[in-house]
Amino acid sequence: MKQATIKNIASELKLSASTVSRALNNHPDIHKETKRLVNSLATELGYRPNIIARNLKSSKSKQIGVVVPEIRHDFFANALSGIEEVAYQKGYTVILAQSNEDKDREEVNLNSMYLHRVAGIIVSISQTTSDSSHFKRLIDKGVKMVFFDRVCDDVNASTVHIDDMQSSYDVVKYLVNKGYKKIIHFAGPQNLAICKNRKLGYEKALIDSGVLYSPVVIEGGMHESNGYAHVDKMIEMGIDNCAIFAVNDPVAVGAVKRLKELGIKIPQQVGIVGFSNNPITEMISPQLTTVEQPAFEMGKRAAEILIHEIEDENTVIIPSDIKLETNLIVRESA
Amino acid sequence: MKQATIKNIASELKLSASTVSRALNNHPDIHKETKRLVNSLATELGYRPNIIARNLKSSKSKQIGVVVPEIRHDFFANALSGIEEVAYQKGYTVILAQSNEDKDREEVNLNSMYLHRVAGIIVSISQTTSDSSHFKRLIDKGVKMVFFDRVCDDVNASTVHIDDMQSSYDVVKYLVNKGYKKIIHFAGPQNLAICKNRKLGYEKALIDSGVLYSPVVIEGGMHESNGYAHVDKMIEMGIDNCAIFAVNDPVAVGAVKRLKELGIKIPQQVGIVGFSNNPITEMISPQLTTVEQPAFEMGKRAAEILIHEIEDENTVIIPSDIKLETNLIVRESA
DNA sequence: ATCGTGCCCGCAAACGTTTGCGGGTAAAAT
DNA sequence: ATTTTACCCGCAAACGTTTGCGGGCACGAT
Repeated sequence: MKQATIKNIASELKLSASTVSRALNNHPDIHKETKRLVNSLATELGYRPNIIARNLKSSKSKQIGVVVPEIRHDFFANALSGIEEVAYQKGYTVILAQSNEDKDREEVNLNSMYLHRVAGIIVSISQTTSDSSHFKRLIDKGVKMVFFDRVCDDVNASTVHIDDMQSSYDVVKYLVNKGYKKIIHFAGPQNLAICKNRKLGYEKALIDSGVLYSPVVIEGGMHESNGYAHVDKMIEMGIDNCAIFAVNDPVAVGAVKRLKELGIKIPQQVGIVGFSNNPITEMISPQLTTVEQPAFEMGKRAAEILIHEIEDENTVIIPSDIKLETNLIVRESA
Repeated sequence: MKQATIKNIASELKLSASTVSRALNNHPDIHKETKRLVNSLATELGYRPNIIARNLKSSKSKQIGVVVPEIRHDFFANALSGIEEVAYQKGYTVILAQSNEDKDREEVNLNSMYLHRVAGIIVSISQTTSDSSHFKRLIDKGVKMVFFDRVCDDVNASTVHIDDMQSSYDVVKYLVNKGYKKIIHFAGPQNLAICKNRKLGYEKALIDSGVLYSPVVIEGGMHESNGYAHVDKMIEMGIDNCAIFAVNDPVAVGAVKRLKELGIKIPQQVGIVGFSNNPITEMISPQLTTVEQPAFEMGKRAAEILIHEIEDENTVIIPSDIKLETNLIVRESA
């Protein structure tokens, strides 16, 4: 009933532990016949190397940590899937935690991963994270870290994200050209770089288009409920022939819900564009025009970069800053 | 730059490693003043216990493994979120893998978790898993295991799931009472217990209702594309005043797509009911009638049971079989 | 007969903890 | 002054591996 260990095998075969270890690892010093013996007994006993012991000895591990705000968000679930995929291919395991958009929990999780001596960590930061000292502390201790999507721009680490500013610039340009009289932005929390950049892209596009009104921004969270509530604030300003550019799909979906309740026609009276291309955007009526954001691909790239940095011990790593292409998907809502 | 270890602290303070260890663990044998010294130096040096070493020594770990078919499926993402939540509260970390509905990969992942000496594993089995020897092997080695949703009924382990048969029975009864002339079941792969049970519930409800036709089952996968394709097969049999009971929401959504393309009115000409209450069901038009399945709750319960079994070393564990309540959500589609 | 040369293998230390046991020192009891 | 007692601390082994080093043996070369 006991676990099969190298020691067991060794004493059974009247060999030393070292010899058994070497035999199992196919070391040239060991006689072919000995290897055969060891291997056959090992399989017979169902021997599995104890990775814990191996990691302790080598003070390395093949685990990567992932901290995301909320697993159940479609975007993160897809990114996570991409990460797992790459990790699996390269022989790494993934240890997972969610911050629930809470900075303290993010920090606790990060520390826990450090305790577990993960080889590296992939992070998408929480909405409530305003300073980055907890990241810096770990990086200083030599933990490899890669940020994706919600990146942290004031730490020295690789990042994988989209060009939020350019993407939202394109959206707004598209809306202007479509002839909407006024374009309103439902923005997210401005401490998140992605939200800030989307807002900047919105403003820049308006200026470059030479519109005669000043930008109209309603700021709030990134949930459906926020979009739902924003519509009412917007109504007060008059909505005739306006278009909404929402910071993400849930906000857009919430807005659609409220607009439909109010009997406002989309896209005739109000146009609307989301961000992320969640599967839901294709299913609602009207189908939502949105920006395709390669979640799975993003996860894959983040994992590839991290593993690359882990395995290139020798060379000095210069953080890479990957920008992935987005794609405006025009559907019915604008 | 070196990691702070117990040994470091010990030599710095001219103490033995044992004393430092005991001091950090607040052992009564150690003088208060000594503890103070040790603790202050520890915090100063940023000492973090090496969990790897601790696990090796105690041959325990506070990690639980999770293997699900596909992370990106809403149901699993939510369940995972529930698991992570409980794990976090109880001080466990989650190591995650997906099988991609592939039995071999499921097995590889399971073994990898065993190598990492996880304290227990939570599994929802893949579509292509037809035998359970790989589960049994690990359980025989003493690995605690809990199945959820897609459970494995021929192994001796705890399970958390819904009463699929009863739930689908209720759905079909509802449809019969609504007056639909014929009710057709879009079934899933029959090697999955959940699919088999949903089909059984469908058949039993028809019999108990005394309908005059024999059950009509179209079997296939569990993806949107399957539902889409099934509609065409169904059309050949005549669809007038039929209702579709789909094995899950994606299949139902696929069917809706195809029905709309064909200009068939829902629910006037064809009614349709899904299963799971994915968020998407509320957003599409017509809104989908479906069965609410408590994904997050299911993950939580699974994690609770697993951790309970892990921590009750002494008592002999008798596998529990938890059935969670479902809820028929009536919307527009039937 | 001696030396060198491969070929196999074992010794022992190490990774960072934890822990049973035993030992030392001081103050308190005899 | 001696024994007890309580209080503090260290020794060493252990968890399961890996690995540098050294050593024994048989063989062919000298």
